[in-house]
Amino acid sequence: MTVKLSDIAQEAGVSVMTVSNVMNGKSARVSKATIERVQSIADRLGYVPNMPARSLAASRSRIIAALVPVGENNSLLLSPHTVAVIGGVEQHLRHRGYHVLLRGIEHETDIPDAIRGWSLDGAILVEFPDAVIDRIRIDQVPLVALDSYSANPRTIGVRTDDHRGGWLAGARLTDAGHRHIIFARPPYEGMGVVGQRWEGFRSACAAADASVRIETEQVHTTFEAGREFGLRLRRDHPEATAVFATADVMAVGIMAGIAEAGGRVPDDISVIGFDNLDISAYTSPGLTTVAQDMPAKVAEAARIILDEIERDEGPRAPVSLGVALVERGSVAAPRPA
Amino acid sequence: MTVKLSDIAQEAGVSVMTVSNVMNGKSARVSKATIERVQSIADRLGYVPNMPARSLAASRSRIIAALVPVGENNSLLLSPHTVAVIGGVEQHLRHRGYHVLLRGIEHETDIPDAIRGWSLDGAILVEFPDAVIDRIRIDQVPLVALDSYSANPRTIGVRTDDHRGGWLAGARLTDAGHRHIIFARPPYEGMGVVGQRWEGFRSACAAADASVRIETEQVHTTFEAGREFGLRLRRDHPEATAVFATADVMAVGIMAGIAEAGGRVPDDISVIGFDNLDISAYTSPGLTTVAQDMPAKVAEAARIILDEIERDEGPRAPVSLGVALVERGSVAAPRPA
DNA sequence: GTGAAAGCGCTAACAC
DNA sequence: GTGTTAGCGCTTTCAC
Repeated sequence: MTVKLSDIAQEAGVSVMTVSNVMNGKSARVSKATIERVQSIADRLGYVPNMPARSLAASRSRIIAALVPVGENNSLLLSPHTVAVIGGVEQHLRHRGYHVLLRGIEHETDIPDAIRGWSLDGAILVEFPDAVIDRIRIDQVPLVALDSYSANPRTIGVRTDDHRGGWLAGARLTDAGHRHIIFARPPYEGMGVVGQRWEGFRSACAAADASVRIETEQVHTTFEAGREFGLRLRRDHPEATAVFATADVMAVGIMAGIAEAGGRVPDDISVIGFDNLDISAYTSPGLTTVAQDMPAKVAEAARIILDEIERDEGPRAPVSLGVALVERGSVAAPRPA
Repeated sequence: MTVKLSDIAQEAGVSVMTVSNVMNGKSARVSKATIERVQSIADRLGYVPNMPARSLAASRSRIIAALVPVGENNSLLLSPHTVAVIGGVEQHLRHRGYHVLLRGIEHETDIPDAIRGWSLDGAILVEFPDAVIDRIRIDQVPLVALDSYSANPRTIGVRTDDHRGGWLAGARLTDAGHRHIIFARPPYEGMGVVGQRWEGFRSACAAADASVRIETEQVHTTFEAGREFGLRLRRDHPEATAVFATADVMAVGIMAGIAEAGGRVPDDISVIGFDNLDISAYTSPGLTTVAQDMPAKVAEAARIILDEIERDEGPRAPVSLGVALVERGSVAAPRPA
């Protein structure tokens, strides 16, 4: 059978409680000599704590869930961006002794059950629409909502400074001289992220020149949807000279569509994206884009949730992380009229 | 407090065991009337099973781990391909009532502890080198090794038919007339996957024409490494007319490097990849590549592990899934000599 | 600094 | 068909 605390206790001639205290690093309660003796026996026997038993007794599991919405095809909506976040968070949590339960959410009503059933210590809600976050009613368990602008006090938002990102894009294009720009954004978006980018973008354009004309197009956040838009761009918006797309996948698709229709980027049309995904370096020209500070985002999410769990700190303010413009060549001066 | 079995039992006027049987669908042991009564009370009270308690008592957790090697930077090695696998597996397992624990593995010695600690019902080992899989010594717990050719009888390999995939690539290039081809593969590869692709590729070339010349280049599986190779391709291999890269990311990088160095794909050099990632459709020309049947791979991995858990079937044979060539325009006849 | 008692919520095994 | 008994391996609480 597997080694348990009582096996070690017997061999060391101490009580189970003492062994438990040693294993949990409660060194204040045990003498140094005992600690070493117990530790060495545990190592020799190859003791591995039984997590379910620990969770049951302590009603905390050292598990943090990564909850991700599932799409229409019922599989996880894992964008490259989401993946980087989850992978990074797992690393931070693992080093602090926590585990990550990856769970797709079909109906938002599954969220509370998922959390209660496992006595989760916390959860990271990845890219849910703000409206869903708004409706969450769970106390006691720290909840970090990534990329959310929900005002729900039970959740802590961690996101990029999308407003400033939008502003950078707008400033870059207007500085280059563009006065007729397409804002390409996903349809049916209940997420504050896009709204923030829009506000920032619009202010930058307005600040540059009151006469800047912006047209909004609804384009899904996929390469294919972007490509289709790129194909009809010149026909539908003959006077536009630049596009700001709210996501790199879409922007890369738009560039492909433009090229396929015989246009040139950036000579005929400038394109600017958002996210700074790997793929934005794969195109030619490379995609000029607004970079999110992913490592910081991940570290913040992990730090906040661990602080809440271990220090039981009070409600925290949401966090917005820095952005930066990355030049790669898809933006130039507008073509002569 | 939270609702537990005894609350329901009391309200329904039955024993805890009866409620437990109802909640676990052991309908053979309970009368229909009781089932309905208990069920409705449970629903009304909002009962959620306590998983740690269940795991402790039953010594099975309904958790399956997805174990992933961590890289030098200590974060999860999540290639787009890996991500698709994990996301798909999660979906299958969730629908069968299981949960996925995502865990990065720094040292291979962590694998047994991870499994024992949580009373895991099974584990999926994602893209570990064959040598690591070979050394695993865990009984009782079903282990699926993705993309492994290890002969370890304690694990079940699920992978693509890499040999045939390599063969398809070789046949496509030689059929087009190429007689001097570069095989670009990752260095220090302890994985059978690459070896299989190589064998298949070589046989196809040999079958086509004994005079086909193959040169092997070691290139990391990244866009950047591919690009660097593409840049020096013409200088280092002036007579080569085609490249077979063992991964799409690398192939896309190679295409970018070739273009940057002033070459044209496919007019000067043909390129063929492996994986059929999304990005292989983003380039122009698109990347001709060997497609893996991802949905089948995922479904097989999930099916095998669940079968082993629930039906406790004996040792199973490894599974290889189909491949298909996807034409996108990066292969043409060799340039005139 | 150490230990004894009690119990976390559930299920396996068997009795009725 | 339903109930009883026992215990999974650990932590909490409180006594010494």
